[in-house]
This record gives sequence, structure tokens and C-alpha cells, in this order.
Amino acid sequence: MEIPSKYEPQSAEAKWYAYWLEKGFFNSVPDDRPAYTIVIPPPNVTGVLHMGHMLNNTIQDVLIRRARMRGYNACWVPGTDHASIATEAKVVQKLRAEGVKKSDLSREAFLEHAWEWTHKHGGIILEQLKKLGASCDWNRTRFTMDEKYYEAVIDTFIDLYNKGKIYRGERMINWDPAAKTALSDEEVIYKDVQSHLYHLKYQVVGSDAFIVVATTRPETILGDTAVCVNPKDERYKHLHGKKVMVPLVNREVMIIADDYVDMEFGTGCLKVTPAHDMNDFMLGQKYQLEIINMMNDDGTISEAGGMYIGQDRFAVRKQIALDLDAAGLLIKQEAYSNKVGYSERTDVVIEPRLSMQWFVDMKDLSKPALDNVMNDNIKFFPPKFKNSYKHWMENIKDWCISRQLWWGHQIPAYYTEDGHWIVAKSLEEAQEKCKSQYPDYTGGLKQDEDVLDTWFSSWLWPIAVFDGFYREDEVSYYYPTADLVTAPEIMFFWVARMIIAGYEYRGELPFKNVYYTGIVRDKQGRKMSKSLGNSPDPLVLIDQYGADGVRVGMLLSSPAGNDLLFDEGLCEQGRNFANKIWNAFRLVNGWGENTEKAKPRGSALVAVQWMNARLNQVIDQLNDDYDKFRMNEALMNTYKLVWDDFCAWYLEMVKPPYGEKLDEETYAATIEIFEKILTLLHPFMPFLSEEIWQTIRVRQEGESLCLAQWPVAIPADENWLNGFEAFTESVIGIRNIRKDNAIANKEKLVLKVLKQDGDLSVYHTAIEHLGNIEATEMCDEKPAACYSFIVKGREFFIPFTEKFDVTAELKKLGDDLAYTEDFLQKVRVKLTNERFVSNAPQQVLDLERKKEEDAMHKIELLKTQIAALAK
RNA sequence: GGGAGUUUAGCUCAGCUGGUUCAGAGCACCUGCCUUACAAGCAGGGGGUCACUGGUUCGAACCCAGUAACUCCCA
Repeated sequence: MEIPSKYEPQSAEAKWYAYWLEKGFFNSVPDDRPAYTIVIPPPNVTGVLHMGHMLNNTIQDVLIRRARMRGYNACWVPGTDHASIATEAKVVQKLRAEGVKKSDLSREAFLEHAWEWTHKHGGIILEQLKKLGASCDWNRTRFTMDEKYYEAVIDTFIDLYNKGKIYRGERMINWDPAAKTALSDEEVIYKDVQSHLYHLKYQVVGSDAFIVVATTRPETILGDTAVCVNPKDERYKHLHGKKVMVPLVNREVMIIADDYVDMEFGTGCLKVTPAHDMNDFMLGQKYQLEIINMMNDDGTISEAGGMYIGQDRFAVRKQIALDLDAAGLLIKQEAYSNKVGYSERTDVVIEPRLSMQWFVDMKDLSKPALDNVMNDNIKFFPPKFKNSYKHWMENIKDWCISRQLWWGHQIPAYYTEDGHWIVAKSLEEAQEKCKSQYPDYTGGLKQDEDVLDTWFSSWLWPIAVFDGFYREDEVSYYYPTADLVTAPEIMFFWVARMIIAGYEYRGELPFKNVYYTGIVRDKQGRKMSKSLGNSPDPLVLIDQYGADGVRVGMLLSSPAGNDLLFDEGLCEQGRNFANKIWNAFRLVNGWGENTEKAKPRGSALVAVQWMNARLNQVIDQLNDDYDKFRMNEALMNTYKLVWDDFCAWYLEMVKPPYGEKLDEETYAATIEIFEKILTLLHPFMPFLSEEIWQTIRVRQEGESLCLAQWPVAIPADENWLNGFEAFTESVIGIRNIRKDNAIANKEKLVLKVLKQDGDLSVYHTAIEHLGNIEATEMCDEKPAACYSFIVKGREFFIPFTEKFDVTAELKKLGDDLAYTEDFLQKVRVKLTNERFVSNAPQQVLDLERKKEEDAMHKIELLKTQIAALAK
């Protein structure tokens, strides 16, 4: 059977993924093996696969596949998130395109559209993950608005409410005037913008004097209820307790004094607008100031503003500046650059706004979550993220969980017409509670219109995917999960809150390790985004380079927590690697029908011994890399094992001379080694490794590399490892002589070796094989008229050919001599340093002495060679 | 404004407890090869003031202090 010289991924990928699914290798049910669980960070239900998902899910798949091979009951739970703001925005947009406004629809009608959209687009992303080779247990696919999941979210709300951890309060919140919803702090993005600083005149009541206030938002003077100065500020001391006129508005407000004001900023006078600025709100509460809400929920000026009613905030900013100027109240307007909060979802400027919202009291809840990360019960990789986690958790604010949306989990609170509320699981339950709490009330009850923050459902993910709020059988087996792989961007949104929920509802950590991936950027370091158009389509990449190639490309240069500068060249490298393995397979496979019963050749004997020692060494190294979550190093070590050790050395050593057959014993050993290598490769390159594994030996139906045992390392034989180094150096020595003297590889040479202790004779046939040496002669004395090279103190000689150039050879030896003498000099400086000799540990001293000795020996050899040539 | 981090080859990064032949890898680059598994390959090679300035030490890429540049997070 002819095997193509290029690996063709497409057919192998389709074939083996279907096989894996058909045999149910990825499905997990509790049994007596230890569990190893990963829950996927649920992508947005209507999202499409992007490069960040590729990286994230490749890492998870590597971890879960290795765990499966190590005998764990591996369970990777997939699923999607309802993503309330993002999904609702998409549905609204789609309806708008069809000429339907959300406000024209009833809640029920809108939700019908939303479900329709979800069913149409939902799960596309999961299908894409299958192309990548993700070994999820697809029977367990969950959605954050599944019936049971929905119930868990509502029950959690009710539970926290009953525990007094959820309260309703008027707070300054981040308001998105486009989406008309409150946003959490984390959903606000601060951007540098070029704006203006307006200097406004506030006349002191009962005097001709005035003070000047600098502000970037002149329109908010409509809501001013005080002016504040620093009590230490000498410029304004005489004005404490006086009143000023708000310009244009002509309202008299107090001048208050508080440390909060920065004397250096602007004029040192701060206008206070409690309804429209977080810090002003704080001042307002402290000094019992009037709160004037001068803005509507869509960002237009309200009745309370008194003027410009119904006009947009930014239009008013321009107009009021003109009007102030006309009235002589604008002193100056200077260019100013500051940071302004924007909505992550709609990209409009956030408006701080007072409103009634639901909050979770985070103070007590967050304590165990902080402690158990700081004491490493939950480990972060890389650990540097503990710092920012700590900082955030120690300054944690209450969590605003209500969102003015329809798509999501509707808040289970019911209001009476006279403003009381009852938290209950259903209207019926609420009515009953109402009867006992408010026996005289006869009116109806109306459920809160708002839904819960998306993260209020996803923080339950590691528990809820196992229905852990309602039954114990699965959650007690799979929880706590093993590793969580996610982006540092959502450390606070999600990771911290899952830890909080874990301790609150299971009394236990939700996962043992958190591996933070970096952000995938383009070659110029820009974040990949749709709007920049700099993100390749992952499916196109898989098509071009194969899933294995792309997986390798993603992992090659992405240490934990570091951003990955994505370059298609990396996928190409991955594809080339796959092809390299493929060709090793072709070579070995060809030997299968071409063996004979014979003693292994000397070079093959040596090769098998060394390769096994080397394999053991690398397995150890890989396990260590994995333990430390150094995925890219594990991959690179596997890469070098395959390419350098197995292909460049091992296979060349066992390869029979042209036209000859391979002995059966070496063939069997080679297959075993290859199988082990495929096992090590499988987490990274599941398709290619399975394809070869299935062909390299006759397999039974139902067998798969997925289930093969991860090799156990036995201590590597150091002798083989050390001796091999001398061997490779010898071969390289011969190659260099060929290169330097233009001796063709095809030309057979004679190698002469000086008889001495500890020779390399066991490697001689291997050296002959790889160096194309026709005979190795042992000599008692140094032979004349020879090229020579030195390996670890041993001299090798190759008789001159007709191309020999004395001058060149002398120069080379001379350079080498100069270098070695210089080196010796440096070592001796160290060794004659009294303080070094008396302070350095014995080990280091011995090493330096060994260096000295070796260098002296080498110098002697070089000098003799030069003398011989110069004759 | 507050906090954290980074700076080592052209690029991306290792360098773990200060000491393993004057600092390593992969890619890229240069030279020579279509050698019967693989040109998506083989063989060989060049490339570094370890950001800078001081300090500690017998010894510093590594520890300490300062300076500079960049990045991220938070307000």
C-alpha cells in the first residue's frame, strides 16, 4: 500500500472523531476511579469560535486527554452561557432590522424571539469545538437557562435573600443610557478621551465676589447642590459657610469644606452633583445634600433639570457652554484629557445614576474565597495573579445583580401596589406570603421586571452542571473539579465568584488549579477583534493546517498568563511537525514487511538502549512540566524528543543499509518506542497520533489511543545518556571534517582511534553507520597525515584526502588553541584567588579543577598536532 | 491617581536554590545539499554590553537600591 509523503489531516480527523464519539470514549459516569473534572468556561450561546476559544479549549483538551490516559475518570463538561446583555442586544438588533421595536413587544413575545434566536445560533460554537478535537462529554452539555439551571439560580437568589445577603437599595450605579440598564463596574471600560475643562463663575451670595469651579461636565450644574473646597485651602477659608449661586440656574447652594477635594486640581473648587457622580453622591450623603436627578434614563435632561428638558446630554453640554459664555459666566475652556467610562456592550458613555437595584452583600461571602487562594488551597498559574486577586478581594464592593433586561433569570421578587416586596419562587407562593405578611392588602402582585446579571448564573456553573443543588450523586463525585482554564480578564467576574459560591454552597473549593491563558494578539501586538479584522477564522486555519497543526501552533508560544502573539507561521510549524511524524511512520511502517530473523546490528543495539533511557528521561521531564502547567515546554520537549532524538538519531541508527532488511528484534523495539511516543503526543495531536497508532500494529475494534496508558518512567540509565553525548559529538566531528574539506557524504572514510581507557568501541558501528566510515582502526600511536578532532579528551583521526589544505588546518588548530588557552587563563585566575578557594563549596572547586585539567590536556593535544603538521 | 508586572539573540520566550567549560531553546537568517521517510526535508553556521547606574558577594542574568521604557489591572 502506497502511503502519501504528505500527511492529509481532513480524512483522519473526520474518521477518528466519529469513532471516538461512537464508542463513547469521552462520556463519563461516576465509578471507582478517581475523578478528574474540567468545566468549560461557557462561551456565549450565540457566539462564534474565535482564537481565544481555540487557545483556551486546546489547553483544556490537552489536560483532559492526559488525565484520561493516566487512568482518571476524566470528565470535561461543555455548555453555553445565555449572556443576557450580548444576546438581548443581538435579538434587538435583528428585530430592528425587521422593523420591530422591542418596546412594541410584550415580554413574552420578545422572549419567544430570543429563544428562537438561541435555538438557531446556539450550539454552533460547540460544533466548532468538535473540529478542534475537543474531547468533551457531549451528553452533559448544559445551558445556563436550562430548566434545572434556571431553578438553581432562582433558589440561590431566594436563599441569599433569606440569609440577609441580598438587599435592595438606591445606589449610584453605572447606567448604560443606550441599553437602558445598570452595568457592573467590570462592564465599564475606561478610555482616554480629549475633552474640555470648563471654568465657571459661581457668584458668592450677597457679594460681588465669585469663585471659579472647573468641570468637564458643565451640563451637570443643573443638578448642583453644593460647592466644596478643601478646609486647608487658604484661598477659600473666608468663604466657609457662605452660599454661592449656581450659574444660569440661579440656585443658592452651600459652600462646604471637605478633605476629599484636591487643592491642586483645577481651581481647588469642586461642584457637587450628588445624583450624577459617585464621589459627589458620597459627599451628598455626608452633608445631607439635596439630590436633584436631572437626567432621564436615556441620557436626556429631565423635568427636574429645569431647562434644556428632553435634550440629549451631549447636545446640552455644547449649548450650555455657549449660554454660559453669553452670560459672561464662562471664564475659559481648555483642552483636557481624561478617562471616561464606556459601556462594554454598547460603547456609549456611562452615566452615573441613582437607581433602585438589587445587591449582594459581598463582605462576609468573600472571606473564605480570599483566604483559600492566598494559602494556595486553590493554586493560580502563574501565581502573580494572586496579587491582583488579593487587591480586589480586599476592596470588594457589593455586587449589583439586577439588569434592566428581559433575557435572563427574572428576579423572583413581587411588588405590592403600595411598594412592599416579597421574594418567592412563584406568584402563588408570593401571594400566600403576602397574605400572612400584609393581611389587609387586597391588591395584586407584580413580579420585578428585571433579570439577574449573567454572572449570577455562571458563578454556580461548577455545581449546577451536576445539578448539585438538587442531588448529591454526581456533584459529590465530580466536585471539586480539577483545573479551570480561563482568561485573566474574567478573574473577578467569574473566577472569584465561583470560588465564593463554592464555599457558600459546597463548603469547598470549586477547583484546585486555575490556569490563566493570555490574550491572543496579532503579530503587531494588537488584540484580535472583529472590528480590526485581524483575527483569522479558526475553521479556515484548521482546514489549512489540520486541527493538530493549529493546536500545536496555539501552544508553541503561550506560557501561562502571557499574551500570545499569534502568527500563522506557528500553525505552519505545527503542520510541518505533523508531517515529520507522518514520515517517521512511513519509514518504520516500510520496515514491517521487510524484517529478517537475525541478530541486531551493533548500532541498532546501542540505539534501542539509549532511546529507552532517553524516553524515560523525557517522560519525567514532561510530567514535571505538566505539574507546573508549563504546557508550551511540555510540547517543546515532546517536539525535540520526536524530531531530534527519535528521527534524527534513533531512526538513522537503526535504519538498515540500503537494500538490507531490519532484524525482527529491533523492529519490535522500534514499534514499542513509537507507541510510547504517540502516547506522549496524543494530548497535543490527537488525530495524527490516533491515525498512526491504529495502523502501526493490528488493533481490535474498540481500541483507541485515547484510552492507552500514559507511560510510566523508570529511572533512566545515566551511562547510556552520557556515552551517547560523546557519540553524537564524534559523528558531528566527522561531519565537520567533511564539510570543512569539501569531502562528499558519499565518500567512504577510514576512522582511526587511539587505544585508550574508556573508549567508545560500543558505539563504533553506530559511528561508522552515521559517519559513512568503512572501517575503524585502533592504533597504538598517533597516526601521521590525518585530520583530527577531540571529543571529551579522546582523539579521532581521519587520513588526509587529496583536498587537504595545510594552511587552513593549521589556522583552525591555532584558533582552537588560542581559545582554549584563554579559557584556561580564566579558570586559573579563579583558582588562584585565595578567597574563592576558601569560600566556594567543594563541588564548585572540583568542577573548576576539572575544567583546568581538561583544558591543559586539550592544549597539549593541540600543540602536538600543530607541531606534527608544521614539520 | 492607586496597585501589579515586564525588560535576556531579528522574533517569541526558558534560565527553578547565586556556581555544570566565557548565556539556552524554537522560529527566522546565512552556507551547502533534490543523500533511496520527509525540500513541510537534511547537514553545517553566524548572532547577546542579560534595559541602565550603583551596591552586596570569592562569584550576579539571578539578591538589594535607584533610573528609564513598556504592559496589564483598578478608580
